[in-house]
Order: sequence, then structure tokens, then C-alpha cells
Amino acid sequence: MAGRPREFDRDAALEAAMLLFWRKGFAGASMNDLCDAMGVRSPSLYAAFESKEALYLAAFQHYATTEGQAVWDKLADGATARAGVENLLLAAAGNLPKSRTAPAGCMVALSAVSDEWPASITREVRKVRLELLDSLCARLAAAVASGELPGATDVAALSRFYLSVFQGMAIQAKDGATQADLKGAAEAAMAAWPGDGG
Amino acid sequence: MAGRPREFDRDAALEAAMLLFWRKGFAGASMNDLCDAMGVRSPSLYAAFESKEALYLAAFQHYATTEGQAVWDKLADGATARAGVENLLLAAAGNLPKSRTAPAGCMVALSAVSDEWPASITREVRKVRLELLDSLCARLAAAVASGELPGATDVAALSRFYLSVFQGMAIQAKDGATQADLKGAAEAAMAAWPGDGG
DNA sequence: GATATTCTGTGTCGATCATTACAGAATAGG
DNA sequence: CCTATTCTGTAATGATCGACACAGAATATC
Repeated sequence: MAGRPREFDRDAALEAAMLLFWRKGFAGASMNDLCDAMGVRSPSLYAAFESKEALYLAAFQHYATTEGQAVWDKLADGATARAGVENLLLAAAGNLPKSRTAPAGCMVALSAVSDEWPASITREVRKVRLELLDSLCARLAAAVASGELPGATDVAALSRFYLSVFQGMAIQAKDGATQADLKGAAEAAMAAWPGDGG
Repeated sequence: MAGRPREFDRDAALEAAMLLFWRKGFAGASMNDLCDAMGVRSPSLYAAFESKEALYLAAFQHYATTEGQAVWDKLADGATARAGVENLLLAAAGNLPKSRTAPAGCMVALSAVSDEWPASITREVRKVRLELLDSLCARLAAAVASGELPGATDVAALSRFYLSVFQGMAIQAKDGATQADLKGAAEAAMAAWPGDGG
């Protein structure tokens, strides 16, 4: 391919954009901020990512397939669905608070919770959040099929419940909750597992 | 007091501002939008509310003392703390989804979850959210004192857990969850009450 | 009724926003 | 080497943002 070669690392720039969007949201991260954080001038940025909206969607996908995936993969970990859900919530407790390298909260849980966001982003974010609900439903339905959970279990309700715990933990992480704080909430949530005594 | 009398109803205007901020967030609601919704020209608006930031804080307080209070008052309803928490979550399930008169979600739970908001608003919103946590802690601590809950109960963790359920329900309401959806999640959450069998 | 005071409406302020024209620089293919 | 192509940097675009100057209108007090 002819033409002057790109002077910046596209993946590194996307990672920087992800971190800024993660911290400040869509409207809060201006193109100026993004250019600074990515180390790229705006014409190069537009040539590589098309628009701010497209850049956000790319950064969001990047988040979902790296940071987000690492936590939600835990749902498949463990011999039982109960262990999977517990692993998920404990991983969330470990990852949601602010760290040296990552902002607090979760891009998937906390993006587009007001109507100020572009419609295409709201649509995509909602889709991914509903996929989280689906993955919980699938794991719990399998547990019903295997006999781990009673046949009368309301899988949809139980899935929504555990999703809400995860999402609420993300909000509390934004408010400064520590790993220990969230671990306590996660353990309390596991007491709701059908069949567990109190 | 001398001077030309105000031609608009300050409380009605504040209510309109609250509804718009509730739906669109701080940055999403422009002064133009607000003027239209409130039926007021901007100089009158600034004379009555000082600034956009101050207007948001006033609208937020209005929300907290009306819409929010109506739900969180339920925590005191019922003979036991368990009944109080259940009433709270069921009221949330009834109120959080979009209705004819109100937007979906909760201004307290969903405001300022990204760093794009003015610092004064972030501070105030966080303060109110922590007050919700405190009110849960107080109710549960009283239940421990009265013997309703075991002395070994981790009140802080249990409070954080129920708060997270509420907050997560607010996010799901934004994503279109129905009253029935949220009622299921609330009921599942009550199964985590210490001492309840599964 | 005169005056001080407060509100309303028009119009606009500088700042910031996302986006892009344009020209120069660097590469690939011929 | 020459040309087409793609990137980089400077600078500017129109739009929109929050906020306000100004003049006219409406009230209270004296």
C-alpha cells in the first residue's frame, strides 16, 4: 500500500482513548482531551477512527473484549453455577474499584445511563448489557437442567438479581467503595442462592 | 419587597427542570432545552436559579425530597427490618420503570457516574448515595439490636448488598426492564436475608 | 405620582465543541 | 527519479454551549 506510514500505534491510541472514556464518559472526554491522551493530532485521529462516536464504539468494544471479558469469563469458572456466579461477583469486587492502572467502575454497566448519549452508543451499550443478562440466564438454565437448581427456579428473575448486584457494585466503586466493601456485598448476595440456608 | 413580580411559578419551573435533568443528565440538558421545558427565558432563569450548576443542585434536592423520599420511606414501613427492606425494593420495582409521568431510573442512583460532571454535583450526589447506605445500615443495626438479626450479622456488607440491588435495578429500568422484571429481582434479593431458608 | 427595584425579552458575548481545508512531508509502485 | 497516495501539523470552520448586557415593563414604597 502506498502513502506515508502512520506514525502512531493504533492499538495503543485506542487503549488510551478507552481509559479516558472509561473515566470521563462520552461527553466528558473532548476531542482535545482525547488527542492529548492518545498523543495524536485530530486529523490523524479522524483518519484512523472516523468520528468521535465511532471512536467511542471502538473503545467500548475494546473494553468489552478485554477488561469486561476478564471478569465475565469467571462465570464459566467452577464446577457449579453457584461457584461461577460467586467467582464472577468476587472478580468484580476485585476489579471495579479504582486501581493504579484502571479507573473505577465499569464501562458496560455505567455507560449511557442518561439520554445525553448518541443513540448508536446507547443501543450498543444496552445490547451488551442485555448480553450479560443472557449469559447469566444461560448459566442458570444449565444449572436447572443439570439438577443443580430446582426445576421451579425463576431463572430470569435470579439472573436479573445477580446482574443488578454487579451493576450496583459498579456504582459503589465509583463512589469509592473498596475491594473489601464490594467483597462483603458479593458474599451477602450469594446467600440468596436457592437452597442455601441463612 | 419592591420590583416587578415574577411571571412564572418557581416550583413548577423547578419540577420541569427536574424532569429534564432526570431524563437527560446534566450535560445532556442544555440551557436552551431547560428554558423551553421550564417556559422561561434564560435571564429570568439565571435570576431565579443563579447558574446551571445551582439549578441542577436545586432540581436534585427536589427529586431527593419527593420522588426519592417516597421510595426510601418504605424502608421504615413494616414491623420488621426484613419487611422494610422488602417494601423498599418492591417500591423501587414499581417506581423505577418509565411511566406516563416519570422517566425511567433514579436521579440519585444514576447521576454523576462519570467524571464529566461538575465537582460540586458529584460531591452532593455521592453524599446522598452514602446517606442511603447509612439509612440501610441504621435499619439493619436496629434489627440486630432488637434481636431480629443475629448478633454476628455483617450490617455494613448486608447494607451495601441491598443498596447495590437497588442501584442495579435503576440501571435495568433505564434499559427497559418492566415492573414485573424488577419485582422478580427484588424477590430474589430477599432470599439473601440472614436466616431465611432457600 | 415619583422613584427605586425587580422582572422580561432581544440579542449577543467569548469559549468550547466536533470536524475539516489545506499544505507540506513521507512512503510505495513504476 | 517521478508520481500517486497517505499521513502529519497548522489553522480555521460553523455550531452550540453557558452566561449576560441592555433596555423596556411592571410593581412596591414613599
